[in-house]
Amino acid sequence: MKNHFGFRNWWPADTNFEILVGAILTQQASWKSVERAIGKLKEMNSLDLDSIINMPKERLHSCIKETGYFRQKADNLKNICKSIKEDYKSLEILLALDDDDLRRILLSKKGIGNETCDSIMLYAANKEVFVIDAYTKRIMSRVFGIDENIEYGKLQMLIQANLPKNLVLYKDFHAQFVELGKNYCKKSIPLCNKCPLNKICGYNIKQPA
DNA sequence: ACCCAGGTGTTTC
DNA sequence: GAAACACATGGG
Repeated sequence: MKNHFGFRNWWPADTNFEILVGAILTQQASWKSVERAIGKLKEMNSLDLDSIINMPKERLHSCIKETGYFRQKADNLKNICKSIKEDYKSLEILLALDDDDLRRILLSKKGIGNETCDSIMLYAANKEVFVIDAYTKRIMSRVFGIDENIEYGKLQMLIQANLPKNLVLYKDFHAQFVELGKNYCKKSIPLCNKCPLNKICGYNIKQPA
């Protein structure tokens, strides 16, 4: 995949806070719309903890509307920012916690599920956790015959058990899955025969106990 | 008109 | 547990 798409290392963002906001906004939304929404926040110089906390809800709605579920996302974002501010003062202090504590705190917030949590851990906190998304599940299902309804944690363990534990590799590999999914493994279309993964179809994956 | 997008939380069997 | 549903907009 790297030969095909090139090295990705992905999640373009200027700050960790931008990654946090992007991770929430991109839920069930196209990245294009997320970029525009974040652009609007940047334009009004409001892409930071305090600005989101203090911004009138209607203003935040208008910024993130096109990413969908905008009322939920606005409420969740504000609550998450507020609790980070109250409990840790800054996002960086939260991100500096050890893996288990960080995961526990993130998952306890409404609006942060497995994928959002792991995206923040991998791309903002630089923790070695592999992010599972819909593309990953679909590709593992279509190419390797894994049950597409597999539990998040099970597929995560399966992949992590078969991949060298390396931060840069994890970041790049997740990005490769997304690129592959967008281009060759769409939902209602059979696996494209030009899919670069076809070359290694049948590769013997180690199953977890 | 229909399906989909870098999901999550709640309710119901 | 898992299945069904609400959440909402924009692009193909």
